[in-house]
Amino acid sequence: MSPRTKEQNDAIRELRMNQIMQAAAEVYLEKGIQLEIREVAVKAELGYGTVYHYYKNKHMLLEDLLWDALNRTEEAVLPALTGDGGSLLKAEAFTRLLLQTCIQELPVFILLKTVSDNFHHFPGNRFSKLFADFQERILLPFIGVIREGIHPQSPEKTANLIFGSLVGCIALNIHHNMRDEVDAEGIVHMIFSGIQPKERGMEWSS
Amino acid sequence: MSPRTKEQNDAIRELRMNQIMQAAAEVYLEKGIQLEIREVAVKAELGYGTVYHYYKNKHMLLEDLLWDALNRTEEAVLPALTGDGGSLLKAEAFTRLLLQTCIQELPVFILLKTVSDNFHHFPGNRFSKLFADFQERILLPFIGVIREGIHPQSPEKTANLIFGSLVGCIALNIHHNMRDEVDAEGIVHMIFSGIQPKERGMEWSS
Amino acid sequence: MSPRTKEQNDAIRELRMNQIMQAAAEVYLEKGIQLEIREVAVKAELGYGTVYHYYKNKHMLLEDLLWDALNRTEEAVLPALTGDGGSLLKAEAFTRLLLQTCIQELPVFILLKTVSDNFHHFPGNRFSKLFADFQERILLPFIGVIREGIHPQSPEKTANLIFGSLVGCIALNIHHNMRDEVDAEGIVHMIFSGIQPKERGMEWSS
Amino acid sequence: MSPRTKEQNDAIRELRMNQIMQAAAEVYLEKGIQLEIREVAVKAELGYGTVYHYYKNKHMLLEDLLWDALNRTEEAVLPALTGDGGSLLKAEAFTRLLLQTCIQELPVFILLKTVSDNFHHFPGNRFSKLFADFQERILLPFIGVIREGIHPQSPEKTANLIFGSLVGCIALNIHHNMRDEVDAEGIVHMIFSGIQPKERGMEWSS
DNA sequence: GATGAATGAGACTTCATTCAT
DNA sequence: CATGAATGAAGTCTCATTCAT
Repeated sequence: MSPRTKEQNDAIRELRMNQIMQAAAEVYLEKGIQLEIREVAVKAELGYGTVYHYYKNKHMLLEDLLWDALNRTEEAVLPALTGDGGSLLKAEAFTRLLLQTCIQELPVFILLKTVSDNFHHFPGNRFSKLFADFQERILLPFIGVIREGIHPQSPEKTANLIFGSLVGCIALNIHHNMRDEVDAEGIVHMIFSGIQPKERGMEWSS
Repeated sequence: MSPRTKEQNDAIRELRMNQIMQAAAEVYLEKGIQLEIREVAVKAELGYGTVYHYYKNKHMLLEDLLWDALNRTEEAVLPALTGDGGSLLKAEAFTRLLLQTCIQELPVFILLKTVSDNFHHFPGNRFSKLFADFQERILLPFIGVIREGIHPQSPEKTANLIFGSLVGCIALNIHHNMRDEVDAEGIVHMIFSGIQPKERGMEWSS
Repeated sequence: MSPRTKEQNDAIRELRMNQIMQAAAEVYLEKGIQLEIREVAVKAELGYGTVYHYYKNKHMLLEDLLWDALNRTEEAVLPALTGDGGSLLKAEAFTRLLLQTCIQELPVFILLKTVSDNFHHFPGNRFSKLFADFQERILLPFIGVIREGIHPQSPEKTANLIFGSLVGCIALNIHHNMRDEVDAEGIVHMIFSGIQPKERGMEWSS
Repeated sequence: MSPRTKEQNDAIRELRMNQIMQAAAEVYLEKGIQLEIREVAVKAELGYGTVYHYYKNKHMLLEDLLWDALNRTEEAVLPALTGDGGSLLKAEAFTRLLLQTCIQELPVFILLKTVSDNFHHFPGNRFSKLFADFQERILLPFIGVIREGIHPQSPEKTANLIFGSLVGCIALNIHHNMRDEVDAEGIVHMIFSGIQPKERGMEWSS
């Protein structure tokens, strides 16, 4: 019936789904959970029936978006965990990579924010599996690094502090449309070194 | 002439509006912008028609909630600005007060989070006035303190870092239902002193 | 209990009910059946609970308004029916009186318009009695006059034509806020004499 | 690419919108401004979601109905304006066409009545443009005809009289469910020739 | 008698989703 | 595969009405 080969169809499928997820991420950034499938379709330059052709419903789409983001996140921070160097350096590298990935890939930012907010505007708890996976694949390794060399007693608390700060700072920047000028290094520096007075006459020494 | 005096009616109005705002804050925390007036009414133990008796619509209610929170926020941080002591101490005190107020008063937390998210799920821009006021009454004074004694060159950036971290950390805690055990002091300490390794051999001394 | 005598109370009652009906007529003119009791109360300068103190519900109020108007209408046109003179003159006088009363008393206009529109926006048929009375007390006498000396075969049709024209013209004028300058005589003249060319130089010859 | 062509979709849209407007006109006749979208949907034999698929809200639907009616009205009376013959004949022809169109096409009647009532139950003044257009396209040409050969001094007043009478008579007839037996010729005759006694002895000759 | 707080039935409207083409 | 017409469940909001004071 179809003049296309299976491979061609799969390629189209792949293409369309990415198109839609990308669009969904952009719309989600603006509207949050209130995003409408119609808007996603418009932004993806597709008919809105088409979105339903690929995703059974809104939540499937968001779920796919987040799982995909989880994979990308894991990939992105891997280097920080496998490299050698002191725990503090590893933790810093991890934080830096997380930040940079957030800025470059909207879905990753959305994932982090959503986890941080404990999925509070998602109905039901269809995301507990996702959260568990996030804990296992992203947070626990990070906690491990912290336990190892920074805060053996309560690494979870420290991880939460870092994670919360990071997400808070990046959200502030992204939502105020300052995405292109986020000072990732400044954020990392603040998190790890704190707020230190820079006196006027000392500028050159910084 | 009047069966209830004007004063009595005003007292009732005041009472009901607070009742409703308190309920709205609780529901908002759970559902975000998707809160339903019906739920607010139930939580406030009022008929839902009553909510509409006081608020023309959902957005008016949220607007009032946020303006009210702004007033409370201003009041709460005032001591930090007027007291004497070095800028660093002032900034710390300011941050600490902001945090504590967030934890104690839900509406204040909601305000801070909403400002941080740049009102991204509110339709239209009916909140630009609120944002402007927030900047003028809360953020600018804080920026002033930072400029004075911490970071004369780019106090705004530093203020954003602190504000973002603070909101991020508190959100993480509150959304994960750890509201009662938020370690405000730990957050302040991290923000101002950074992440410092506590070595194993020191555990006993902590 | 009450320091007022029964007479005083009755006087207040009478006063209030007129106040309310007058207000209702004005609001009805603007909003039609969509009038709100609250608006009536505001226009009558009374609390809206007070309106319900006198009228069990919206429809009772309108019903009272229309019955009252029917009485006034009957009274107003009586002279035209009882006087002597030819049928044509009587019919003209009747029409003129109807018109003049409409202009002076809003409720009468509302009654005529409502009858003309067959109560089409009133729910149910609680007004069939009113309509029957209107027919009997206003329309039939008028039809009688017409049958007598103008149109013995189908006086109803002629009465309808006159009545329709009259209500249509007056409605046009009143709804376009030209109430104070309605040319009653012009309308009567048109109805009875028709449209006749008045050429520029020929005016005297008409 | 498209499963239905754009042309097919446009045809469906056109069809549905007419279906809905027709239904709306019928319901409006019964209920006036209080018409419910649900009733319109039922009468159009469509789901009520479908009505909203085509019209953002009730007022948009009515607005479209009236604009459409304005176009039809203009078309209908055109012959009276362009034909030759004396002004009086033209005016009569115009009036007759207006009447006939009213009877045949409900939306036209609704337009005329609504204009006559100055849109008094429509909220806001979203209809001022429509009214202006009505004046320009329907009323002014008619006034022109009257000025030309009937009433050079105050053609507006005469036009108003005719228009008011016409709308009043037709409304009386239509609202009393006598739509099928409206004596258009009788109305035109009355408007232009007035009320003239037909004496008993003359019956056979009429 | 006078009032406005309180209420919920019922209308309005949105938007996720289905389905025919 | 691709699309937009069609739909109704579920929310929003209005406003007539009741009732305590």
